[in-house]
Amino acid sequence: MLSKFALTFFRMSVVIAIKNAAATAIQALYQQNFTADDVSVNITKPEFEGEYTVVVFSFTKFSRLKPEETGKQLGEYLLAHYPALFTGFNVVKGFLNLQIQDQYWIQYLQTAHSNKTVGQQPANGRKVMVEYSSPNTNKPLHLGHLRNNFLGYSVAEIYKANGFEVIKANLVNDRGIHICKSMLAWQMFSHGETPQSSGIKGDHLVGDFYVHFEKVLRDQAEPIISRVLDGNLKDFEGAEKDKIEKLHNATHKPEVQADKEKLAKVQDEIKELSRNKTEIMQQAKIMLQQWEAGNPEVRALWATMNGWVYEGFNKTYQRLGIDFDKMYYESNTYLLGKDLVEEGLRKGVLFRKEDNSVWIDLTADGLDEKLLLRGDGTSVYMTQDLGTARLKYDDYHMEESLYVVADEQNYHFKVLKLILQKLQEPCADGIYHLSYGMVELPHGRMKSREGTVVDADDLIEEMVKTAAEQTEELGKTKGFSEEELRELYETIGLGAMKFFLLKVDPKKKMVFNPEESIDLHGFTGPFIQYSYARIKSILREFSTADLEELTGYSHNTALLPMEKELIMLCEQFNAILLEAQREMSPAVIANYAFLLAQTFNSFYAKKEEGKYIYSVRDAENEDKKKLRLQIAILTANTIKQSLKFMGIAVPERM
RNA sequence: GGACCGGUAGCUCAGCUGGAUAGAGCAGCUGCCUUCUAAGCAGCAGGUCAUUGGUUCGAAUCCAAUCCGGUUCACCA
Repeated sequence: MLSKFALTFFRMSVVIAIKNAAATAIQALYQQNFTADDVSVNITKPEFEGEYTVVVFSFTKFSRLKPEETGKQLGEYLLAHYPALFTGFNVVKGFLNLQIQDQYWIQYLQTAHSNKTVGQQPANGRKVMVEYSSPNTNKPLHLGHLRNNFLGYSVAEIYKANGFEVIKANLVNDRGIHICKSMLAWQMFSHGETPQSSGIKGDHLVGDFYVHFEKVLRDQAEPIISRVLDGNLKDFEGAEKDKIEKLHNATHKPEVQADKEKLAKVQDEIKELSRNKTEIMQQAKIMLQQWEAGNPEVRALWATMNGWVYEGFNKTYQRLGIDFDKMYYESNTYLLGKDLVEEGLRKGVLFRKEDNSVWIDLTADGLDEKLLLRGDGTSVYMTQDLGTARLKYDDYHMEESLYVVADEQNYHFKVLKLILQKLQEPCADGIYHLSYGMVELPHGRMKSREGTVVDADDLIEEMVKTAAEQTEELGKTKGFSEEELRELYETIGLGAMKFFLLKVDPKKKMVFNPEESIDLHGFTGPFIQYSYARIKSILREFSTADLEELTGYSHNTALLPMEKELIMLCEQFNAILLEAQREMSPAVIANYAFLLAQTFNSFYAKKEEGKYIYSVRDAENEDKKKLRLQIAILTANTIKQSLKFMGIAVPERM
């Protein structure tokens, strides 16, 4: 039995127990003020004896002894004062390798194996909002949204696991010029087509009209652009004419022509101005004004088409297993923020220029001046976001507010937080931009104009199909009903996709090759799912009664290496979840789940002299059988929970 | 030009709050189904951790400079 002392440590995880013990030892041995955080503890390298290693180099300045001597003193102290925790030690150079009592691991196993929600911490009374997904309603979801959705969902689940109350929020960009483009194209070219009449999913139908708009726009812009390049500026007048003239002249300057990048930039600007001059673009702008003025016809069309899109999005969300607690719509929030600006002016944080526009000066913080209200009193993106930040806080009073948004908006969020801090908004300090890298194709970014955008629904369908093909190829469909197979393929296909997008550190950009389908072998979701299913298959060898009477065995023989290794790994789960939350990175869990599955697979297959030495069913005695059953159950539960926090389901058989 | 991010095996990535001989997966090569599920296991091969300098007992990890790639610096969202 463990001492009361050791039991206290037991609840904190063994690494923390070791750190505390080591810090206490340093204080006692060398009369130094030393905290547990100053102790560096690593997992012992496999070539040395022991489970955890304390690095002692930094203690030598207190001990005034060689690292080896210091390690020996510390080891002896720990062994003498914590006999319930340590059973032995050895010192190699400055590394103190500690051997942990088997009883410690067994104790963890006994308590944890029956816990179906292992990893889940009790409520901590703190609240966090995670805003993610945030789609535009003019196009269907694509690969980039998938990374965003999976990331947001997973981080929210990780916070929940650590005891937070979480509000998953979705701020839908449901208004603006881009939606008017789809609407206008529908009016002009659809002949009244609807999702019902065409059989096309609503978000895709609306997206098709957006593409149609862009095509017409391109056709109309082309002659204007060539006229400008020829020096004919008849399409422009007034200030615009001056501007385009300047740009046109610039294209002939030798220094611009020599700098390809600069030339491309000037030409892009000419194109953009020309596109604005097209008839169809003018119409779209008129429609936007009508929308803002509340024109009933425009509003009705807008509501109808957005309705189609939501229907489509909801199908996709449902299939992905993504959900939200709170929806925000930009059509309701885009006017917010003006009162914040008024208050800012009164406080003297903001200032007004001659043309009546309102700005904040951030040059002291190494940034620029930032516009918050145009001269005509209308607001910009930033103003809206300021207002929405306050709205969210008024709604929930959360301590933390995460925004899952791609890293191209790093500057925006830096400025957003800074302005809120200067305005002394209570929400300011809790704002965190969970910035993630773009998903790129082998040849660079996805570009809608080049038609290289990977559609989310297509990709899901393809992955599920791949899962079906592989399952059939392996001849693993026996004993499943049609319905069960469909469900299995969803689980595997989505598992592969989610794991693929979550296994990489969020802040790094990543590459997706649409030519190769996502792998189902190696460091993948299906590998881990398979490992889980195999454990379940082992457990099916036993009756429910067998599985329920596992405690109370006497354990006299020492734990074998891989038995111990698996329990140790499982014991690290809580620490992993904390790290994943601190880093806001599901990748931490992905790596852990893979390691755990891989370790169990080795355990399962380990053979000596033709015998499976870790066999559960054919264990050498009843006690070992019970022990290994507990290990199998604990491992399965830990794998299942790990994947759950990544939004990935596990199959009982595959 | 300023700011920020990245550069680790052929490819995709871990490791980065300094610790022992830098790890996985894929691709390549060799073995293992008389097994509780081979979507697996065991092994071989593969490295100037972009470069240079510094900090120290110790640097892929921290600092500086340089090179390469990306993002951003709109009265767009």
